[in-house]
Amino acid sequence: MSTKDRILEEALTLFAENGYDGTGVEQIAEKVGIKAPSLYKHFKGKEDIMNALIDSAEAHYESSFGSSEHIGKLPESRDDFVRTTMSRIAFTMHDPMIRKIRKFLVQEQFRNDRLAEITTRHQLVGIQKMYEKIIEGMMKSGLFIHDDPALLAIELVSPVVLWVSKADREPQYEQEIMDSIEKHIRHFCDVYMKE
Amino acid sequence: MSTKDRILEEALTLFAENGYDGTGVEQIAEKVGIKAPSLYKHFKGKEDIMNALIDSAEAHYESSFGSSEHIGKLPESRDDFVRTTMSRIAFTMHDPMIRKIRKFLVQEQFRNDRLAEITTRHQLVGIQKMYEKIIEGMMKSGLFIHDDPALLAIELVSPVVLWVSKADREPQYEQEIMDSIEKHIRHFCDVYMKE
DNA sequence: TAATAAAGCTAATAACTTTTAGCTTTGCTT
DNA sequence: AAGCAAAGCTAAAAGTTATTAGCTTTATTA
Repeated sequence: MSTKDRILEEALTLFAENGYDGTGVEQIAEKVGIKAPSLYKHFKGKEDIMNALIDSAEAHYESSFGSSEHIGKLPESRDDFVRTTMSRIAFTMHDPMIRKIRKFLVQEQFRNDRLAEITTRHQLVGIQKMYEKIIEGMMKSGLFIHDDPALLAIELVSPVVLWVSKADREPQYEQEIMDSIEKHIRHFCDVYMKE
Repeated sequence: MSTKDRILEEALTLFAENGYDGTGVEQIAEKVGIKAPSLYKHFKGKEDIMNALIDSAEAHYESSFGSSEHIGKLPESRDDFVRTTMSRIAFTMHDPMIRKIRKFLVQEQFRNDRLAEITTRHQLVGIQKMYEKIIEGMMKSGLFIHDDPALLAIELVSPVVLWVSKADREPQYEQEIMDSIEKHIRHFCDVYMKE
């Protein structure tokens, strides 16, 4: 990996852990294995590192949730729906890159308008849009009762987002959190699935 | 108001806006109308200001959501439930003190275990516990269908928490957000209320 | 009113941070 | 192998920040 990419990688790790203002360029350089002034051969300054970081986070997000290809084929039963949803959540929760981006965004969301907008998009729009499509498809195939798919996606995703953010700050409760999430999803199926 | 309290007040405002690391003791002092070294007549240091701030935020929270007295009498109809819930949300969303505490916590939640625990309590436990009781009471009086009150409280409160946090970072969408929240609550009633 | 404690101020320290200047090494191209 | 650009280094400037020391003002109390 190029030094430029290594800088972004280590900067993200540190920003996620200690925030932008809590991280020094010297710390970033040290983790990369160079001296602080060498950073300036790759970036104009600290702010520039963060902006490049946001760009790369956007790209990573786009490739994870952007296109509808990532839906795969629609679940064909209640158990299938619970299983695929849980595994998607487990992945989102554990994937180191996604986790760091989440922790970074939540801390820096008030820094400027761009970060505010991205935070909303990641937290509220992204996975919800995806589940809107899944639920809509499953309504058509008769598994879900007929209702507004956008609203149902919100009901499904919101508690999950809050629990995942709890797991980010208190990882010791991860197991209980996963149990709560599964309970919620099964309850969601009880309410909105046919039979 | 005492200088000590004014320091806490202005510190909270600044921490909510720019984060702990993004705020200088000089800025706090300036807002209070004194010079930075005078702060040290009231607090041991910057960290000490934050700890006192957390204590006072805890007290404020406890007085707002701690006891069950704040529930008042149970809603007696669907419209009553929607109205009282919406007004509680509007208050939580707009009250300057609560808003600042929320913004402060969300930014500093990873700083230490205490802040992590408090953030969870404020975000997940607080209002949910309150609605658990309300919903339980309304189940007994026959307005809600019989189900697990804790689970229903989560379904009700989670989307609201996410929308309020969106309003914190993008206040320009406040009206749309309130509309979405009301839509969600009415949908919640459609699903879980009798008739 | 005199004595004393609380709360303010100025000046300065000490540590830290970001960034620049200028030099050296590394590695690629011709 | 010579030339050259990219990427590293050291040294240091320039700025900021939290905190301390010591003095002065304000307010309280006896």
